[in-house]
Amino acid sequence: MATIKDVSELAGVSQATVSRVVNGTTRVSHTKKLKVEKAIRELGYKLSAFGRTPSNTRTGSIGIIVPELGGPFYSEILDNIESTLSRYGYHTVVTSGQSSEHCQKESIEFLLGRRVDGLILLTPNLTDDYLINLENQGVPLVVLNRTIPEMPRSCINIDNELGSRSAIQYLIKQGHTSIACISGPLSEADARARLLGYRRALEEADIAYDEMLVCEGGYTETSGKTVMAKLLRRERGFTAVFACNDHMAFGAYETLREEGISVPKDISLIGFDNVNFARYLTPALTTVSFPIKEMCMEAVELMFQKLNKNQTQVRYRLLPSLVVRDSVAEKSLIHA
Amino acid sequence: MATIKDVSELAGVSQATVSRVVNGTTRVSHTKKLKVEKAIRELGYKLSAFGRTPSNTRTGSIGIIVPELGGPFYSEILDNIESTLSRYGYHTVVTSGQSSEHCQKESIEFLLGRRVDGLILLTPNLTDDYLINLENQGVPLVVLNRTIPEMPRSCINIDNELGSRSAIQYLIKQGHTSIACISGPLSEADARARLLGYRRALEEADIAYDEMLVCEGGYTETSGKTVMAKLLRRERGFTAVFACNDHMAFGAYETLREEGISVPKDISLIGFDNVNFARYLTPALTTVSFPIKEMCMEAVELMFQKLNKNQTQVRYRLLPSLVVRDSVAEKSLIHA
DNA sequence: TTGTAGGCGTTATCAA
DNA sequence: TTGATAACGCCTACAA
Repeated sequence: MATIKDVSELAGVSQATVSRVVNGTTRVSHTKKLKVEKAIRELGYKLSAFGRTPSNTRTGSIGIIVPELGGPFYSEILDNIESTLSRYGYHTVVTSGQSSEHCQKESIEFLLGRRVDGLILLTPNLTDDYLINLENQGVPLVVLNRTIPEMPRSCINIDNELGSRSAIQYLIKQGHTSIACISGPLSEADARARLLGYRRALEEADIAYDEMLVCEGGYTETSGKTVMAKLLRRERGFTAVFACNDHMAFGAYETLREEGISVPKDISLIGFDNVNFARYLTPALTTVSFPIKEMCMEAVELMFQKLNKNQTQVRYRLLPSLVVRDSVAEKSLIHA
Repeated sequence: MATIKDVSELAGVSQATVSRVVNGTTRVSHTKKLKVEKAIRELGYKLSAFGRTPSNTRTGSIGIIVPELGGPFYSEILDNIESTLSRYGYHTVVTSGQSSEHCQKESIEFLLGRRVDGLILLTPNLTDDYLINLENQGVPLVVLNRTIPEMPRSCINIDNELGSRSAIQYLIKQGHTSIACISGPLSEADARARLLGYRRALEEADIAYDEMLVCEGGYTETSGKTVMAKLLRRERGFTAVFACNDHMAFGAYETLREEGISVPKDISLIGFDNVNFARYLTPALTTVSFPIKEMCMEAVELMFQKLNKNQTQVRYRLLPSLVVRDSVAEKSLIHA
């Protein structure tokens, strides 16, 4: 790669002059400017970020870490954040945390070493302490999808409990009383919150909690598939299933189809997240809408607030809402 | 952010010693090592990538640019490349090209300025010349999903023509003779190749090409939806539709459903790419499988070949294959 | 084993 | 308008 020195030598001017042409900071004589531009073209010179960088100089880039690059949920988040940031002239650098604590830490160090101005983090596998520590070191941080009591002005989350509670309330209103639950990995706070919402809704309706109806999955399609099969084998006669995210709902749906069980005629199915393809399922999946767009907008807003110290209003807690489609039926219509 | 200088001062040693501890290059006395490690912990010091000498110019990171971060196709590619690279200890830096030439150029410059060791490019909006130029400047390049004659050892592509030809051949074998086509944006080479495959298959079967049956989309769901509606309004009485990617097939499917047209009973539908959710459609989508996994493996392989000058075998042209599911019916079964 | 000095690719500053 | 110089955070010869 050509450097500013190469350009200056070819153009017969000083490096400072080249820098001035590139950045357009000061006036440069027309002749030298042309020479420099010609040299730049010939060498294919590109400005490197690895020059003098006083620590207070902005790079105009924000790092994002997600647990995984694949799957509709995170890719939609990435897409939203990236397009919002780019509208403000910011670059987005995406890195995968590979659903492991080790990788998420490494990704953070990597991005910080590359001088991103701030970090937007979807890192469920990192400890609170690690993130608190990071923030104390002065890194502008926005933490998504979790709530850390010590950093209330840096976390944006949805009310997971409310979301799943409203899902279960809806099922109950449709007459269901025996409702199975495919939970997310309970090592993650949002999975626990979603399970809690399930329990609360049952409590409110005076339905006893039956642990045989609950089974832990891993938020993936495959886990949804196997857990659904497991629940079926327990033969508890449930009429509805709440999958704690849409991925697992897809997996559950597949098992049900393979078993010849019709949704929603035999068993009702409800998901969480309202991923893009939920509506393409037949029957279209009833689910809880995760306000991805809003969350991403707030995240960017919050990041700019931290970067520029302006005092905009940020909503730290967003509300999910039920999306009624066709995968839930009234219990009375189910042929026992 | 703490620097190596801060650490050295707190530990009471030279910067060189800190560097030695961090990188483990030379032996350091146990006492000083402990002091340095303590200082690093206290300051939360993280190595910055800024400040590298030419000898140590490798950063262990590869940049990837995709047209967009959302959607199942590119996110699956990102996921595959990232996990392969990470297995080799490499970091992956992802950036969006936002489906625009300007942004894709900017992304390249951004990543190059950040010293990635190489670039894996999915940049359909960049000109051949730009990429040729880039490679001539010594940037290790792997170009995916296009074929540039001047750089045969840098491009990995699938045989798009073969893929769509086999899709159409299959439709013809099922008795269809009037087949509509929702093409991709014809400004992109792969879209043109897929359309060409459609034409070739018709030719081979002595079916006249009818331009009223072909309509250009934008590879998105929305475009698939509107183009499907447009084709329907033309009333050419086709019995099958070939959507040049699955996204558009999903959109087309939605229009058909809304119009009360049953797939495949009234109209057969076939896609291209075999995106993850294709099998969840009801009827499950018959489509052409894009060998994403293989392509990503070959891409990483090729990148390492360029980086380390080893002589592994790379397949530059991969073959798509038909995946028969339930969205295509024999024409004889269609009630006219 | 340790420290000093020089270099990397830039830009801000100051002098000409 | 232009150029020399110092600074940034790091690494590596070289010297002690």
